[in-house]
Amino acid sequence: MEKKYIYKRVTLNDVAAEAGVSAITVSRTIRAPTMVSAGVRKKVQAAIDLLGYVPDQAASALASERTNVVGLLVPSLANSVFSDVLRGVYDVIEGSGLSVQIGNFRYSPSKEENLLRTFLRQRPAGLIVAGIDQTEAAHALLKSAPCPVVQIMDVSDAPIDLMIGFSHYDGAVEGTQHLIEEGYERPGFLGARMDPRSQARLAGFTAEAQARGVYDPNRVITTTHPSSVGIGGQLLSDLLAQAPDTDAVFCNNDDLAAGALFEAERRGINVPRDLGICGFNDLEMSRHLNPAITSVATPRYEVGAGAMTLLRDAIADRAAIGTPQIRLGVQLMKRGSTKRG
Amino acid sequence: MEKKYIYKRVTLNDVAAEAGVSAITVSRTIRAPTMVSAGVRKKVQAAIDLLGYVPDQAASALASERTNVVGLLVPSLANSVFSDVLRGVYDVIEGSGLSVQIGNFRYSPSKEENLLRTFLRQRPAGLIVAGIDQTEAAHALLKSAPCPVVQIMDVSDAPIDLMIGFSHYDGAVEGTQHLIEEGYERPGFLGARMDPRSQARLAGFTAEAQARGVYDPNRVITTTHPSSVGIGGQLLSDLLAQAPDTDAVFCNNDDLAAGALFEAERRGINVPRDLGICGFNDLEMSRHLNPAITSVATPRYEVGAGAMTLLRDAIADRAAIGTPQIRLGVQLMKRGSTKRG
DNA sequence: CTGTTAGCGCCTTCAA
DNA sequence: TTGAAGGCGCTAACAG
Repeated sequence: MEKKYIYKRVTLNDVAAEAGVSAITVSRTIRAPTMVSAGVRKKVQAAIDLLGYVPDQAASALASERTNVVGLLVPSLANSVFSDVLRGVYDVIEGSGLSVQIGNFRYSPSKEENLLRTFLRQRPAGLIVAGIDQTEAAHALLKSAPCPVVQIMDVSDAPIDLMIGFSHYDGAVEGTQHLIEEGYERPGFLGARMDPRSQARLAGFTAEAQARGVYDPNRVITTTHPSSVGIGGQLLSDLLAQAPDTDAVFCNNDDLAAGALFEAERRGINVPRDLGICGFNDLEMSRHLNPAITSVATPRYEVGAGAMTLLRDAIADRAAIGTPQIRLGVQLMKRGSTKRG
Repeated sequence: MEKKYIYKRVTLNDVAAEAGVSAITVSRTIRAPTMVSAGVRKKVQAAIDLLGYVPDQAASALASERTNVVGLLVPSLANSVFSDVLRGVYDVIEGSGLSVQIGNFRYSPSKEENLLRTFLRQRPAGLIVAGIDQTEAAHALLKSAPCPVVQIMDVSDAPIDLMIGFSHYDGAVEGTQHLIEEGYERPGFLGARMDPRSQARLAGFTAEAQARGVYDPNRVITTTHPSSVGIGGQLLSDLLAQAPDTDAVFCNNDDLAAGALFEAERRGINVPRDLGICGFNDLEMSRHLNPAITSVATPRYEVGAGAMTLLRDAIADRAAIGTPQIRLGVQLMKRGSTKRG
């Protein structure tokens, strides 16, 4: 690395000298323009443009005890759900002057706690955390955090602060209901990873199947492995080995659903005639499969964008009017034909 | 937000007092342990653990003119390629004390330049940038950046600094060659987005098809829309409308390939007998489709992990031994049966 | 509305 | 190997 270029750093004082005012006035012009008279503001702005001044975030953070960094705590970077959320976050953050720092806690509650502690030491402007199932310690840390906190991807009656998500339980109920109403009588459940939100989906499936009198624990197949198309095929195989007369599956997500569909194809099982499949998330792929599969559409992008919007407003002290807990809906995308249709 | 908890910030001085040494000694214990005697080191470490000291990054950055932030510039957050790279980056960064700041320049060279300028002002510890096709200005900025720079996802003879990627051109040549060797005689190309790396794949396809005497510009269908499964189907439709006797397609990526496969199914076209399909990237899904499709596997995770490793070592001044330009291979994953097989 | 003063927590430089 | 002094660039708290 023989690259060595000295950036002639332009500071507040340089701008102040150029504009003929004091440094603090320049600072205010940037942070709170309304506190500065229009004439001065114009002069300062001209000096800023002329010199190409860019504020030093480190100095600002040190002096003000606050950063412009939003911490984003996610359990995994491997799944497509997260990338949609991230996209929403970044779309909203654009031009806000905020930046994101991602922490991947790998589904480990203790790692989540540690990341949280580290983040909090850096005086984040805000925090976005996935889920509502933090440890007691993490919950306490978040509760007393000196910045707004948004819980995402789920809903609960006891939010820490802000919240935006949807009900995994309700989504699973809807999907299961759909299968039953389409005429399937022996629905099963395929689940991988089985994190708390997957558990909620299983609970929704179970409740609905029981309510309809079609629940059979032998038709519930789960694994703690991460989800994948391949695993979906395997789980279906396991299910059919264990309960061959199963005529429908509610899948924890669309990767599993696609895998189940491909496996059914391979086995010559007619979908949807002999096997109904309902997925979860409604990935783009799902509506192009043959047959396209029904799926519960989840507002992943909206969760990311909404979380960042809540945070941006809270940071700007324009706390959202009304309840800052947003429950987004899920939408059943019906695609499979009716059973034996 | 009535949450107001004052963190009793633990500083270097607190640790110093606890350990009975001066603040600077604590600082050195953390940054350069070898400069401190073993006995003192142990005492200081004990004090750090006892008080739960976490260094203040802002103060550190201000005083030292350097941060522990690595800037990561990507053209998009929407595609799955990026999430694999990100996963690699985060796996390696763990425990290094570095953190990542993502900049999404949305395939806009001017936005890339601006992000670069903003990043550089914040004294990044390093920079990872996607591609080799920066504007002249961006190239100059990177060339003179006061930190290591890694270009990723592509290879070239004129790296700015460090580099890790693979040849999109060669990958496309391999895929095209495969189709031809399997007996297909009228191969086409489907491409979306058509960013520089997509263009390189098209160039590879074109060169190989021409070399084999089977190139026909009417069989090249591209769009600047983002890639998706749906677009893959559309592109195949367009191709077949324009050149109905096309008997194979090399697809710019696996999303398009899956879409093409589904569209072929819908039209009753037998794959692979009447239409050969080769994708690019080898997403997990591709080996579970029916029929599974051949794809050019790209080391996306390895690029992310490798880039972060190069950077980590360069930052620690243990510059990699030998060439810091790494060309990773791609691997053709043959899955379709032979034509008319 | 504008300026002065002081200091955020750490690291660089120099001295011991 | 350890310490003392000073300042990085900015902003909080006052004053005018």
